[in-house]
Amino acid sequence: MADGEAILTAFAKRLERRFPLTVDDFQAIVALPCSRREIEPNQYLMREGDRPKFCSFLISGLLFRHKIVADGGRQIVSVHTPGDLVDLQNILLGEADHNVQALTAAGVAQIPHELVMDLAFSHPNIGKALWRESMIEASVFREWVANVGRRDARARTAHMMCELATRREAAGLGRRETYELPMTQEQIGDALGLTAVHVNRTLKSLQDEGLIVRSKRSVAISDWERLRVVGDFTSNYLHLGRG
Amino acid sequence: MADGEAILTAFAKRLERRFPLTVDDFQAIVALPCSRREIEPNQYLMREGDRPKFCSFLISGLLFRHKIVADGGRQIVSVHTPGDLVDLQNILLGEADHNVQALTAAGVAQIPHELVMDLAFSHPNIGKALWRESMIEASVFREWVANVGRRDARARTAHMMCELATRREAAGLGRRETYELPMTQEQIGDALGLTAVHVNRTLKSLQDEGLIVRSKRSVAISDWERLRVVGDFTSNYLHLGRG
DNA sequence: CGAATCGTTGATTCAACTCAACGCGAGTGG
DNA sequence: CCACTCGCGTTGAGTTGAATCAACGATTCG
Repeated sequence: MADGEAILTAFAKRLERRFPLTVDDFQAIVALPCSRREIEPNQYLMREGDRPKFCSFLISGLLFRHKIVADGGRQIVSVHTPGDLVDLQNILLGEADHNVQALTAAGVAQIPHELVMDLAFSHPNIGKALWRESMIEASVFREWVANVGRRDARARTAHMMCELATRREAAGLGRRETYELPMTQEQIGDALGLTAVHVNRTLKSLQDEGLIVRSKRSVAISDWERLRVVGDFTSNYLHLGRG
Repeated sequence: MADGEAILTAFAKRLERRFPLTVDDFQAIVALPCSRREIEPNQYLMREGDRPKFCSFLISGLLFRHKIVADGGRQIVSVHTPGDLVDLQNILLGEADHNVQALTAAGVAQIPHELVMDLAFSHPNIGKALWRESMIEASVFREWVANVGRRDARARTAHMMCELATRREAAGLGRRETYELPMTQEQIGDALGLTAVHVNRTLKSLQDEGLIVRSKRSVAISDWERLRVVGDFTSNYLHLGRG
């Protein structure tokens, strides 16, 4: 575990953004054991019904979480960028209620549930950071309910572009104006409750109006402010500050 | 605070369903100070942008939480029945990202944030129960994303009927087969991402097929199993067991 | 009794879906 | 090296589920 320390330091810094940590808290995190795991594109990290024993911290690549409904339709409920904790909820929930799958090749660090739990209660700042992390995630889900429930295809799509850009930037992964998104149009549709065909048309219309620029499997935001307005996006629900 | 003890006992029992508590945990909860507050129908308990200082435990009546989007549309993101903790997330999030409003006349018990937080870390079982509570809530949000994103009006409506019935029953508020729901069709629409007119037609079609029976402002489930199938409902995401 | 709110129903429109065809680049194997 | 497939993006034509618009009925309440 040569680079384990670097990974755990990144993990500690992420938590530090959620709640102030002491030097002691930092040291306790860096002392955790963790095993690195590489995942291929489309591979499942977790399936509905599983009882995972580890918590996964995303190091590189993108993951997404999704549910399957009766008619075979798929709904993506979140997209994860490096620095995210992917399955914190299973610390306390037991049986997984959805799937986690790789969007691209990805690397995760896995930490045993019981160690994360022990840390949360032996070091309250860490506990608060982790709890806050899961509450922010819940806030994002609420916004997604509103997004698919009450915005049309244009606004919905613009909103997701803004959210992903903002989260990437907040995670220190580059400026929001030029980020790229390696999702297929079908995957974007499954995240937005639209069909791939309609996503294609919607993206085209956003491009024709000069809000975004597309190339292959990526999207770059060319007019942030107008995209933000079209997507009815404000970052308050991401709770990027410390409260 | 004559009946404060009874209320706090109910609160403790609710948490006990989420994670096993000791006698000491119970006593610590019952020793909390709490102030009761009565709310009129449609009154706001919290608004987006507020910084609440209390945690609200719903004693009687129904509350709902919602977001407003750019075009004025409203999306209800959850409906609360007695026994629910309505704004636990603001313990750690600071600024509210949505509104909480009364559906009917309601009574809540309010407990200061800092006392709930202290209890969570001085009594880890209580902390785990509270954390688990917020993770279950997040799971319900995920299911709602899938519901509004990938199910048609019939399934969506049936699903919500099943969920509310199941949660009511799990909270000990009566059998799921005969529960009643005092929401207007407009409110149901705002929870499902539909218009009131279409909710009216959808409910009518569910009734015509013998799945539900409507009277005034309420709905009774007459064929649970078929409604469950139509709504693609399973209770796994409610995590009713202890994990 | 009148006003307000909510539920009901019909007619019409529209946003998004479905179906289908074709383009295009990346592999891949003969 | 080319032909082939495969996955994905693109575009058009036609359909449909849900929205919109509008009117009217039922119930409650001051």
